[in-house]
Amino acid sequence: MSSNPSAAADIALVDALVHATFEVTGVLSRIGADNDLSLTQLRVLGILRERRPRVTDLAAHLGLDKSTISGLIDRAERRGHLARARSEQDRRAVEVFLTAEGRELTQRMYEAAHRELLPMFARLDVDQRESLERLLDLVLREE
Amino acid sequence: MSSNPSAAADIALVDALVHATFEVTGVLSRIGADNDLSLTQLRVLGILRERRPRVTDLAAHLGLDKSTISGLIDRAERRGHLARARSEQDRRAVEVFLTAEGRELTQRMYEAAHRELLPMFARLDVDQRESLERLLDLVLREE
DNA sequence: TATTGTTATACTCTATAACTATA
DNA sequence: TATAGTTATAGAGTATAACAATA
Repeated sequence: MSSNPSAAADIALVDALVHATFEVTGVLSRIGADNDLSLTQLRVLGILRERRPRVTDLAAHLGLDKSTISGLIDRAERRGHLARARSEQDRRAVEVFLTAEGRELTQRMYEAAHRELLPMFARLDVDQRESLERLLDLVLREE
Repeated sequence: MSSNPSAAADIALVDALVHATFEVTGVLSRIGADNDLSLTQLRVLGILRERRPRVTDLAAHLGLDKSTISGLIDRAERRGHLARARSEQDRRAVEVFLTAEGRELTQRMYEAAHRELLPMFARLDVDQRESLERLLDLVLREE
Protein backbone atom coordinates (compact mmCIF):
# COMPACT_ATOMS: atom_id res chain seq x y z
CA MET A 1 0.00 0.00 0.00
CA SER A 2 2.99 2.29 -0.52
CA SER A 3 3.57 3.81 2.92
CA ASN A 4 6.89 5.14 1.68
CA PRO A 5 7.03 8.72 2.96
CA SER A 6 8.75 10.02 -0.20
CA ALA A 7 6.16 8.48 -2.55
CA ALA A 8 4.13 11.71 -2.67
CA ALA A 9 7.26 13.71 -3.44
CA ASP A 10 8.12 11.29 -6.26
CA ILE A 11 4.68 11.78 -7.77
CA ALA A 12 5.16 15.53 -7.74
CA LEU A 13 8.58 15.10 -9.34
CA VAL A 14 7.26 12.96 -12.20
CA ASP A 15 4.35 15.37 -12.70
CA ALA A 16 6.78 18.28 -12.93
CA LEU A 17 8.94 16.47 -15.45
CA VAL A 18 5.94 15.62 -17.62
CA HIS A 19 4.74 19.20 -17.39
CA ALA A 20 8.17 20.46 -18.48
CA THR A 21 8.14 17.95 -21.32
CA PHE A 22 4.93 19.34 -22.77
CA GLU A 23 6.17 22.91 -22.42
CA VAL A 24 9.33 22.12 -24.37
CA THR A 25 7.42 20.08 -26.94
CA GLY A 26 5.13 23.03 -27.54
CA VAL A 27 8.04 25.37 -28.21
CA LEU A 28 9.78 22.90 -30.53
CA SER A 29 6.56 22.17 -32.40
CA ARG A 30 6.02 25.86 -33.01
CA ILE A 31 9.58 26.32 -34.26
CA GLY A 32 9.03 23.40 -36.60
CA ALA A 33 5.72 24.80 -37.81
CA ASP A 34 7.37 28.17 -38.48
CA ASN A 35 9.55 26.27 -40.93
CA ASP A 36 6.77 24.09 -42.27
CA LEU A 37 8.04 21.00 -40.46
CA SER A 38 6.38 18.56 -38.10
CA LEU A 39 8.01 17.81 -34.76
CA THR A 40 9.09 14.45 -36.17
CA GLN A 41 10.79 16.06 -39.18
CA LEU A 42 12.51 18.50 -36.82
CA ARG A 43 13.79 15.56 -34.77
CA VAL A 44 15.07 13.78 -37.87
CA LEU A 45 17.07 16.86 -38.85
CA GLY A 46 18.30 17.23 -35.27
CA ILE A 47 19.64 13.68 -35.29
CA LEU A 48 21.30 14.16 -38.67
CA ARG A 49 23.05 17.24 -37.31
CA GLU A 50 25.58 15.01 -35.58
CA ARG A 51 25.15 11.60 -37.21
CA ARG A 52 24.88 9.77 -40.52
CA PRO A 53 22.53 6.98 -39.50
CA ARG A 54 21.02 4.18 -41.52
CA VAL A 55 17.25 3.99 -41.89
CA THR A 56 17.11 1.31 -39.23
CA ASP A 57 19.11 3.46 -36.81
CA LEU A 58 16.68 6.32 -37.29
CA ALA A 59 13.74 4.00 -36.71
CA ALA A 60 15.24 2.71 -33.46
CA HIS A 61 16.17 6.20 -32.30
CA LEU A 62 12.72 7.64 -32.91
CA GLY A 63 10.74 4.56 -31.93
CA LEU A 64 9.02 4.42 -35.33
CA ASP A 65 8.58 1.75 -37.94
CA LYS A 66 11.12 1.70 -40.77
CA SER A 67 8.32 2.19 -43.29
CA THR A 68 7.39 5.39 -41.48
CA ILE A 69 11.01 6.54 -41.74
CA SER A 70 11.00 5.79 -45.47
CA GLY A 71 8.10 8.17 -45.92
CA LEU A 72 9.61 10.88 -43.73
CA ILE A 73 12.86 10.66 -45.67
CA ASP A 74 11.04 10.72 -49.01
CA ARG A 75 9.35 13.99 -48.19
CA ALA A 76 12.45 15.60 -46.66
CA GLU A 77 14.56 14.50 -49.62
CA ARG A 78 12.02 15.93 -52.06
CA ARG A 79 12.36 19.24 -50.24
CA GLY A 80 16.15 19.12 -50.45
CA HIS A 81 16.81 18.84 -46.71
CA LEU A 82 18.63 15.51 -46.78
CA ALA A 83 19.87 12.78 -49.08
CA ARG A 84 20.33 9.01 -49.19
CA ALA A 85 23.46 7.02 -49.99
CA ARG A 86 23.90 3.27 -50.29
CA SER A 87 26.23 1.98 -47.57
CA GLU A 88 29.62 0.72 -48.80
CA GLN A 89 29.92 -1.83 -46.00
CA ASP A 90 26.46 -3.32 -46.42
CA ARG A 91 24.79 -2.92 -49.80
CA ARG A 92 21.38 -3.48 -48.24
CA ALA A 93 21.68 -0.45 -45.96
CA VAL A 94 20.98 3.19 -46.78
CA GLU A 95 22.70 6.06 -45.00
CA VAL A 96 20.90 9.36 -44.49
CA PHE A 97 22.62 12.74 -44.20
CA LEU A 98 21.91 16.47 -44.38
CA THR A 99 22.39 18.49 -47.53
CA ALA A 100 24.08 21.89 -47.18
CA GLU A 101 20.66 23.50 -47.33
CA GLY A 102 19.30 21.10 -44.72
CA ARG A 103 22.24 21.85 -42.45
CA GLU A 104 21.57 25.57 -42.61
CA LEU A 105 17.91 25.07 -41.85
CA THR A 106 18.76 22.76 -38.95
CA GLN A 107 21.23 25.22 -37.51
CA ARG A 108 18.70 28.05 -37.72
CA MET A 109 16.12 25.99 -35.86
CA TYR A 110 18.66 24.85 -33.27
CA GLU A 111 19.49 28.48 -32.53
CA ALA A 112 15.81 29.41 -32.42
CA ALA A 113 15.21 26.61 -29.93
CA HIS A 114 17.91 27.91 -27.61
CA ARG A 115 16.71 31.48 -27.98
CA GLU A 116 13.14 30.51 -27.13
CA LEU A 117 13.82 27.95 -24.42
CA LEU A 118 16.42 29.90 -22.48
CA PRO A 119 13.83 32.31 -21.00
CA MET A 120 12.37 29.32 -19.14
CA PHE A 121 15.40 29.58 -16.84
CA ALA A 122 15.03 33.29 -16.17
CA ARG A 123 14.13 32.65 -12.52
CA LEU A 124 17.22 30.52 -11.90
CA ASP A 125 20.56 31.99 -10.88
CA VAL A 126 23.86 30.58 -12.14
CA ASP A 127 24.20 28.08 -9.31
CA GLN A 128 20.68 26.80 -9.77
CA ARG A 129 21.18 26.38 -13.51
CA GLU A 130 24.34 24.42 -12.91
CA SER A 131 22.56 22.30 -10.35
CA LEU A 132 19.65 21.60 -12.70
CA GLU A 133 21.94 20.59 -15.50
CA ARG A 134 23.88 18.23 -13.24
CA LEU A 135 20.68 16.59 -12.03
CA LEU A 136 19.31 16.20 -15.56
CA ASP A 137 22.59 14.65 -16.65
CA LEU A 138 22.30 12.13 -13.83
CA VAL A 139 18.77 11.32 -14.92
CA LEU A 140 19.77 10.92 -18.55
CA ARG A 141 23.05 9.08 -18.06
CA GLU A 142 23.08 5.95 -20.20
CA GLU A 143 23.52 2.83 -18.16
CA MET B 1 29.15 38.04 -29.92
CA SER B 2 28.03 36.53 -26.61
CA SER B 3 31.19 36.62 -24.47
CA ASN B 4 29.02 35.72 -21.48
CA PRO B 5 31.00 33.04 -19.62
CA SER B 6 27.86 31.08 -18.70
CA ALA B 7 26.59 30.91 -22.29
CA ALA B 8 28.17 27.50 -22.86
CA ALA B 9 26.62 26.21 -19.65
CA ASP B 10 23.22 27.49 -20.74
CA ILE B 11 23.54 25.65 -24.03
CA ALA B 12 24.28 22.42 -22.18
CA LEU B 13 21.31 23.04 -19.92
CA VAL B 14 18.87 23.54 -22.81
CA ASP B 15 20.30 20.48 -24.57
CA ALA B 16 19.78 18.40 -21.44
CA LEU B 17 16.20 19.60 -21.08
CA VAL B 18 15.42 18.78 -24.71
CA HIS B 19 17.03 15.38 -24.30
CA ALA B 20 14.91 14.70 -21.21
CA THR B 21 11.84 15.85 -23.13
CA PHE B 22 12.34 13.26 -25.85
CA GLU B 23 12.98 10.52 -23.30
CA VAL B 24 9.73 11.27 -21.50
CA THR B 25 7.84 11.65 -24.78
CA GLY B 26 9.04 8.21 -25.83
CA VAL B 27 7.76 6.59 -22.65
CA LEU B 28 4.40 8.35 -22.83
CA SER B 29 4.00 7.49 -26.51
CA ARG B 30 4.61 3.84 -25.76
CA ILE B 31 2.09 3.84 -22.94
CA GLY B 32 -0.41 5.43 -25.31
CA ALA B 33 0.34 2.90 -28.02
CA ASP B 34 -0.15 0.06 -25.53
CA ASN B 35 -3.69 1.37 -25.18
CA ASP B 36 -4.14 2.12 -28.87
CA LEU B 37 -3.89 5.86 -28.34
CA SER B 38 -1.71 8.53 -29.92
CA LEU B 39 0.28 10.87 -27.70
CA THR B 40 -2.24 13.59 -28.51
CA GLN B 41 -5.18 11.45 -27.44
CA LEU B 42 -3.32 10.59 -24.24
CA ARG B 43 -2.82 14.31 -23.59
CA VAL B 44 -6.49 15.04 -24.19
CA LEU B 45 -7.47 12.43 -21.62
CA GLY B 46 -4.84 13.76 -19.23
CA ILE B 47 -6.32 17.26 -19.44
CA LEU B 48 -9.84 15.95 -18.95
CA ARG B 49 -8.68 14.17 -15.82
CA GLU B 50 -8.86 17.45 -13.90
CA ARG B 51 -10.91 19.75 -16.13
CA ARG B 52 -14.10 20.06 -18.15
CA PRO B 53 -12.84 22.35 -20.91
CA ARG B 54 -14.62 23.72 -23.95
CA VAL B 55 -13.34 22.80 -27.40
CA THR B 56 -11.61 26.17 -27.66
CA ASP B 57 -9.88 25.66 -24.29
CA LEU B 58 -8.52 22.31 -25.46
CA ALA B 59 -7.28 23.87 -28.68
CA ALA B 60 -5.46 26.63 -26.80
CA HIS B 61 -4.04 24.18 -24.28
CA LEU B 62 -2.68 21.80 -26.91
CA GLY B 63 -1.69 24.43 -29.46
CA LEU B 64 -3.88 22.82 -32.13
CA ASP B 65 -6.61 24.14 -34.38
CA LYS B 66 -10.19 23.77 -33.15
CA SER B 67 -11.02 21.68 -36.24
CA THR B 68 -8.28 19.25 -35.21
CA ILE B 69 -9.81 19.04 -31.75
CA SER B 70 -13.21 18.30 -33.28
CA GLY B 71 -11.74 15.28 -35.02
CA LEU B 72 -9.86 14.07 -31.95
CA ILE B 73 -13.03 14.34 -29.88
CA ASP B 74 -15.09 12.56 -32.54
CA ARG B 75 -12.83 9.54 -32.46
CA ALA B 76 -12.49 9.46 -28.67
CA GLU B 77 -16.26 9.85 -28.27
CA ARG B 78 -16.87 7.03 -30.72
CA ARG B 79 -14.67 4.84 -28.54
CA GLY B 80 -16.55 5.80 -25.41
CA HIS B 81 -13.68 7.62 -23.70
CA LEU B 82 -15.33 11.02 -23.42
CA ALA B 83 -18.54 12.89 -24.17
CA ARG B 84 -19.76 16.33 -25.26
CA ALA B 85 -22.32 18.59 -23.59
CA ARG B 86 -23.67 21.94 -24.73
CA SER B 87 -22.68 24.68 -22.31
CA GLU B 88 -25.52 26.19 -20.28
CA GLN B 89 -23.85 29.60 -20.04
CA ASP B 90 -23.05 29.91 -23.74
CA ARG B 91 -25.12 27.88 -26.16
CA ARG B 92 -22.41 28.12 -28.80
CA ALA B 93 -19.86 26.32 -26.64
CA VAL B 94 -19.37 22.58 -26.12
CA GLU B 95 -17.90 21.13 -22.95
CA VAL B 96 -15.86 17.93 -23.06
CA PHE B 97 -15.55 15.46 -20.20
CA LEU B 98 -14.47 11.89 -19.44
CA THR B 99 -16.91 9.00 -19.29
CA ALA B 100 -16.53 6.55 -16.42
CA GLU B 101 -14.76 4.19 -18.80
CA GLY B 102 -12.48 6.98 -20.01
CA ARG B 103 -11.64 7.92 -16.44
CA GLU B 104 -10.59 4.35 -15.65
CA LEU B 105 -8.41 4.18 -18.75
CA THR B 106 -6.85 7.55 -17.94
CA GLN B 107 -6.10 6.52 -14.38
CA ARG B 108 -4.49 3.27 -15.54
CA MET B 109 -2.24 5.16 -17.96
CA TYR B 110 -1.40 7.79 -15.35
CA GLU B 111 -0.25 5.04 -12.99
CA ALA B 112 1.70 3.35 -15.77
CA ALA B 113 3.44 6.63 -16.54
CA HIS B 114 4.59 7.01 -12.95
CA ARG B 115 5.65 3.40 -12.74
CA GLU B 116 7.72 3.69 -15.93
CA LEU B 117 9.14 7.17 -15.42
CA LEU B 118 10.16 6.79 -11.79
CA PRO B 119 13.16 4.57 -12.62
CA MET B 120 14.67 7.57 -14.42
CA PHE B 121 15.42 8.96 -10.97
CA ALA B 122 17.08 5.82 -9.65
CA ARG B 123 20.47 7.54 -9.49
CA LEU B 124 19.15 10.44 -7.42
CA ASP B 125 18.93 10.34 -3.63
CA VAL B 126 16.07 11.93 -1.72
CA ASP B 127 17.76 15.32 -1.45
CA GLN B 128 18.57 15.40 -5.14
CA ARG B 129 15.01 14.49 -6.08
CA GLU B 130 13.68 17.25 -3.89
CA SER B 131 16.14 19.67 -5.41
CA LEU B 132 15.20 18.69 -8.96
CA GLU B 133 11.53 19.09 -8.26
CA ARG B 134 12.06 22.53 -6.74
CA LEU B 135 14.09 23.66 -9.75
CA LEU B 136 11.54 22.33 -12.25
CA ASP B 137 8.78 24.13 -10.34
CA LEU B 138 10.73 27.36 -10.62
CA VAL B 139 11.12 26.79 -14.35
CA LEU B 140 7.44 26.03 -14.81
CA ARG B 141 5.98 28.66 -12.51
CA GLU B 142 3.33 30.65 -14.37
CA GLU B 143 4.16 34.32 -14.46
C1' DT C 1 -20.24 41.68 -36.13
C1' DA C 2 -17.59 38.42 -33.54
C1' DT C 3 -17.16 33.91 -31.55
C1' DT C 4 -17.93 28.71 -31.14
C1' DG C 5 -17.90 24.62 -33.22
C1' DT C 6 -18.37 21.46 -37.34
C1' DT C 7 -17.47 19.90 -41.99
C1' DA C 8 -14.96 19.33 -46.44
C1' DT C 9 -10.55 18.98 -48.26
C1' DA C 10 -5.78 17.95 -48.77
C1' DC C 11 -1.61 16.58 -46.73
C1' DT C 12 1.38 14.39 -43.41
C1' DC C 13 2.20 10.77 -40.02
C1' DT C 14 1.93 6.06 -38.72
C1' DA C 15 1.77 0.85 -38.56
C1' DT C 16 0.97 -3.63 -40.98
C1' DA C 17 1.75 -6.65 -44.60
C1' DA C 18 3.98 -8.01 -48.72
C1' DC C 19 7.81 -7.44 -51.49
C1' DT C 20 13.01 -7.07 -53.47
C1' DA C 21 17.80 -7.15 -52.72
C1' DT C 22 21.64 -8.34 -50.07
C1' DA C 23 24.04 -10.87 -46.30
C1' DT D 1 17.36 -17.84 -43.65
C1' DA D 2 17.63 -13.32 -41.79
C1' DT D 3 18.11 -8.42 -42.36
C1' DA D 4 17.59 -3.65 -44.80
C1' DG D 5 14.70 -0.95 -47.12
C1' DT D 6 10.56 0.19 -50.10
C1' DT D 7 5.76 0.18 -51.45
C1' DA D 8 0.73 -0.34 -50.98
C1' DT D 9 -2.86 0.37 -47.99
C1' DA D 10 -5.72 2.17 -44.40
C1' DG D 11 -6.54 5.08 -40.75
C1' DA D 12 -5.25 8.93 -37.55
C1' DG D 13 -3.49 13.66 -37.02
C1' DT D 14 -3.26 18.32 -38.77
C1' DA D 15 -4.36 23.05 -40.84
C1' DT D 16 -7.15 25.99 -44.00
C1' DA D 17 -11.36 27.60 -45.67
C1' DA D 18 -16.23 27.82 -45.62
C1' DC D 19 -20.19 27.32 -43.01
C1' DA D 20 -24.31 27.46 -39.27
C1' DA D 21 -25.66 28.84 -34.76
C1' DT D 22 -25.31 31.87 -31.02
C1' DA D 23 -23.62 36.06 -28.63
